[in-house]
Amino acid sequence: MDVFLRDCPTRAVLDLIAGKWTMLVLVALEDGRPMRFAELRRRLDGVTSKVLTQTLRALEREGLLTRSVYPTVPPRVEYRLTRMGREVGGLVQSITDWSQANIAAVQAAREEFDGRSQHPSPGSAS
Amino acid sequence: MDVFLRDCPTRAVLDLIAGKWTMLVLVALEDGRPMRFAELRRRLDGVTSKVLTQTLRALEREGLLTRSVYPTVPPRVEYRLTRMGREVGGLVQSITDWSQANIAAVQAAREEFDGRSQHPSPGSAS
DNA sequence: CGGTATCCATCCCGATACTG
DNA sequence: CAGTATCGGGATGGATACCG
Repeated sequence: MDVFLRDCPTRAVLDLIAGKWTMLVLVALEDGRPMRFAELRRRLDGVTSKVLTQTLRALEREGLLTRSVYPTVPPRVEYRLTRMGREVGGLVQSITDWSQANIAAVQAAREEFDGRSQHPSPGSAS
Repeated sequence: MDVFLRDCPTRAVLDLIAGKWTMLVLVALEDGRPMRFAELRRRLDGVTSKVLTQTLRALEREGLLTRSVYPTVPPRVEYRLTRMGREVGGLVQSITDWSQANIAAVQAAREEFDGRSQHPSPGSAS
């Protein structure tokens, strides 16, 4: 049982989270409140129906969320995290929280790194 | 400052973490012990030199790790997390820990989901 | 409303070979 | 040892159109 091994099943969980929208879905639903499809799509700025569906299906398959269909007209579909999903969601949220708190330092590091990359040689300037 | 917005800079951090090998690098270095290039490559089963280099450069650029070159023969290069890197590394590790603890339940959910997908109709079985 | 179907760009990643 | 160079494939994600 070692995440670092190529075929360790735990890697599948990391691969799932690595999806472009997965973390945002988990955070959006982390408070336990169910959300409808269109509501999620509006919240996740830039996501398309197709990709959102793929993301939700993948999370449902891993047992992290449930999909409830109410056969009304118009149809109503709600998504909510399972207990496992809320656990992972909380952990992911701590990462997004960190990002928001430290984004300035990250951006500063980025600019300094990019600046250094341009120097042909440090002593050549006047 | 909203991660859900398409152009929010905090999204860059999520995109970084979404890299296939990023989380594993962070976990490998999370205890603060520096590691050499070859040591990391051995630890991350399946990674190639090129991709490992890309991953490390990206993390360095965001200010999450430092690269130290000792001009000896043969060359010695050490990577270690910065304070910010250790912070994120700790959060990421909590996710890998969760994966290891819950992988059985995840696999069970996966099999049940895949099973259900095959039923043409639930009542047709003998 | 809540999706699918189809097509397509892209880009990440991997294999291989080579260098200081 | 610690990379870089080059090439290429395959999956992921996006745009558009359409359906129950």
